[in-house]
Amino acid sequence: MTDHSAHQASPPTGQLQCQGCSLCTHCLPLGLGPEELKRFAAIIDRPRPLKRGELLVRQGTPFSSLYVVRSGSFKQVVTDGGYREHVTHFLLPSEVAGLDAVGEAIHATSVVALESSFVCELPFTSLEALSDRLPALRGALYRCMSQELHRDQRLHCLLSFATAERRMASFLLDMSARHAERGYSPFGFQLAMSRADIGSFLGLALETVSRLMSRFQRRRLITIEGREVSLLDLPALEALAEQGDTRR
Amino acid sequence: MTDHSAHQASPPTGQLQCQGCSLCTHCLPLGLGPEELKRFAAIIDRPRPLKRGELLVRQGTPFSSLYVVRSGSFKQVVTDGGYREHVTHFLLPSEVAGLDAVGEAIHATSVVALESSFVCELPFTSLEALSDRLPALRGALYRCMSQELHRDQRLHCLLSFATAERRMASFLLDMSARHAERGYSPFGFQLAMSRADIGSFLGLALETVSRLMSRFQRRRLITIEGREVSLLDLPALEALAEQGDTRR
DNA sequence: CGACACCTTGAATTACCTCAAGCCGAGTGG
DNA sequence: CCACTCGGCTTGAGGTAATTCAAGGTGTCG
Repeated sequence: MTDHSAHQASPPTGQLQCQGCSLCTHCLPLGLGPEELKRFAAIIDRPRPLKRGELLVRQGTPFSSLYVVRSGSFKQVVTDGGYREHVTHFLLPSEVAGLDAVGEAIHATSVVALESSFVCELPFTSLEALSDRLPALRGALYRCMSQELHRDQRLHCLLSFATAERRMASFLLDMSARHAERGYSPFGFQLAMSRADIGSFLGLALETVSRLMSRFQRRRLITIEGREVSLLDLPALEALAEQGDTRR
Repeated sequence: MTDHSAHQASPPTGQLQCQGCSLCTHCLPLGLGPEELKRFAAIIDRPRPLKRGELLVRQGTPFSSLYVVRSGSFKQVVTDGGYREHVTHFLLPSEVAGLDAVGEAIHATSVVALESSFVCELPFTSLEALSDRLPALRGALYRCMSQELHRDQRLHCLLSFATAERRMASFLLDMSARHAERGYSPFGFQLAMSRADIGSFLGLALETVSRLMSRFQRRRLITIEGREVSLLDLPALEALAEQGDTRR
């Protein structure tokens, strides 16, 4: 999914150039001037490639860095007290992993690559030192965190109010919008995650996810073939997502 | 609920003394030295009393301040696109309202008093200016935000994985723990919110909330009379909350 | 080729919802 | 003072959306 630059050569050791990065208009340092951007790029640590299934962050390990997804995608999972594993987020390029550990000593979630991916590592001490001198950067950091809070709140509404159909429609639209933000088509994309992951994220059984996909396809709202989705009728999906069949 | 200091005289105009406040060990400025605490107290703006039902923050209005609950309690609600109102959090003394708007221009949620309450207002510009000079304060702010992210994540797990019974048990235990943190009994407290509010928060119909309360009472796990709860069997509740009857 | 992970679809079950009725306490007004 | 309403709570009966259980299909990889 969204494999832009995934196949590019491993970036030069030492530094990444933010200027060259296709994500610069959406990434964390959004709003920095060219000179500031350069200083920001200078703190990026050893860019890391990860293969499908590899852990970027392991729950319970000490926090030291934030990570920006440069290419590929990730799922954020909590392994609940016992054994159950629960997906709390999916991360697309330019999104930031590790924010829930800022100000804490320990990561409360794991972050797992869903496909071959690259991340930019931002050591938090460097980031904080730099943001002392770049107010715009501090603002960007705050914004990232509060946006994540918003997202969680919308999710809370979705999970507690919405039928399975509505959850599914919202999920597809959310993915579509996030792809569109990054300059890709809102009408078609690859899902990097399994039906089980989607189910875990949306609070549905994986069978239900599968059935809903089929149902949507029968109604000509989407086509789906494996993990390749096309959204055929955005307005209808939006109608479903917004009021469609609210319970309660 | 938790009416400590609610009936005290309105604090002196101009400033609140954090030192005198019973919450100082849990509040945002946790970890500040006495001198730093004084500077922190100096930025607190016109302490506000609110009556039951009054809005502390209205969704859609510009962000300017954070608010710390000094006494009483609040619910945080999102009015969903259409008309439906959805409770996303309950706030107890020493907890901070408005964090989801830091770094944004506009509040995405409303905050409503559940009873007569007092808050300390922290103008964000002052807070930020001060935290430039007090690293401990900045850290505290980060910690608050990331803790809220954690809470949201636990909630996500609860809402998508748990049966109604488990949600209810978790809710009661969460309230109990938060009361205990503030020096009150973990075994008995007043619920300031209605059954409908609890249902909205937990993603259950209010009838279900009521039935569960009764069921728990029949099993001698709690007693409940109106909004006065006593937790009789914490271990059993914990068992329920942790694995009890997981679906999926 | 078999093993395995992933997905689809059907049938039966159930947890929770909706609808409905009734109770209680507080506030209001005749 | 009583009747009234109104909001909040409880409880029952019945319905249904989504689950669980189960079986079978497909693609990938060693």
